[in-house]
Amino acid sequence: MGKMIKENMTQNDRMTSKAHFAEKLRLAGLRPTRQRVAIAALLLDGRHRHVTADSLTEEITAAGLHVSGGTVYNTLNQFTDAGLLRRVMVHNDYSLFDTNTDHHHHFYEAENDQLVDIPHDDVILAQLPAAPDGHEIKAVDVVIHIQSKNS
Amino acid sequence: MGKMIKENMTQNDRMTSKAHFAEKLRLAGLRPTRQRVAIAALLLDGRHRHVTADSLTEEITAAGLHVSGGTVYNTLNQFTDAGLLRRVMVHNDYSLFDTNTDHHHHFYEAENDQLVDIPHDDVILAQLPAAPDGHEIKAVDVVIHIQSKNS
DNA sequence: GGCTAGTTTAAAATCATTCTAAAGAGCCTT
DNA sequence: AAGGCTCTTTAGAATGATTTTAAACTAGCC
Repeated sequence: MGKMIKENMTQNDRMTSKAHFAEKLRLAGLRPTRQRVAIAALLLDGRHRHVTADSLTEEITAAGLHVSGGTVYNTLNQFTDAGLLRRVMVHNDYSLFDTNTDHHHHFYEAENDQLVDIPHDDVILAQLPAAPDGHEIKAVDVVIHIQSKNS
Repeated sequence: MGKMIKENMTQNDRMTSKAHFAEKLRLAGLRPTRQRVAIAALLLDGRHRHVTADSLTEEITAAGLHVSGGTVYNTLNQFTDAGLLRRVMVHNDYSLFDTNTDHHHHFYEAENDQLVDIPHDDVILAQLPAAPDGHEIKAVDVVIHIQSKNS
């Protein structure tokens, strides 16, 4: 019965099974420890959002769990290196991670430290420069800085 | 004679007079103190480059001067707020400033923490999304992450 | 069941940046 | 040129995010 439900899940469903996340971690080359599976269950369920080490720690606590600060940072970095998360650079105050690893861009409002996704096709780069000799392009990040009109 | 030379300077010449930088600072709304003029002479002479608080401190020392650490940071921030410098976001390790405030973009090679300017017209944004309600676009930053081909 | 390498932990360490309170310096007025 | 008022600079302390440490654990394998 539980098995039945699992087999009926589509890609759009929210994944909740521990085994599912453990497998995802294994595929990413990460040993599925208790804390990594717990964090994966929170961050890699398909919902697109932006988190910080701090906000993630709050979520973990809210879920009735505990993961040490060092591990939260390590996990965020490992997930990012493994391509499960994406780091977004908009300021130097603390690191921001995006659970959406698809190619997309961002609006950033410094005033309220607000980050908003820009739908995939809303930015069109008609021409890109060639990468310097011996180099290749790995990623193109576009950040559109915005401010409220009455500023 | 010194006056003659100064009057003959064109916009493309490297400006070196204290008075010139003092005036530039006044126009930017900054009181031209000894340390601000010294830093302006180093950073705002028309040469395009990228500096950090650390590299600037080295330059100041190399010039036989001394400016306290706090003032280096304050000055970098004030120049940026005044539009005399531009902050470039590529990582969270420390702040990078660009002496080129014209609209342009960057290549960034994380491997060697190398930042390279992209000429003005080499990036063409054919389509931009509208800013969210009540907001306007202040700046568009494009960072092209690159890596050496044999990685 | 027990090994072993990879992980987690709490706490200490690091490091860029900001803050503090006191001393100093532009600059306007006389 | 002196007085004075405010803005700056200073050295050093404080902050805060992130990394490191060394010891205690645990996932996966024989």
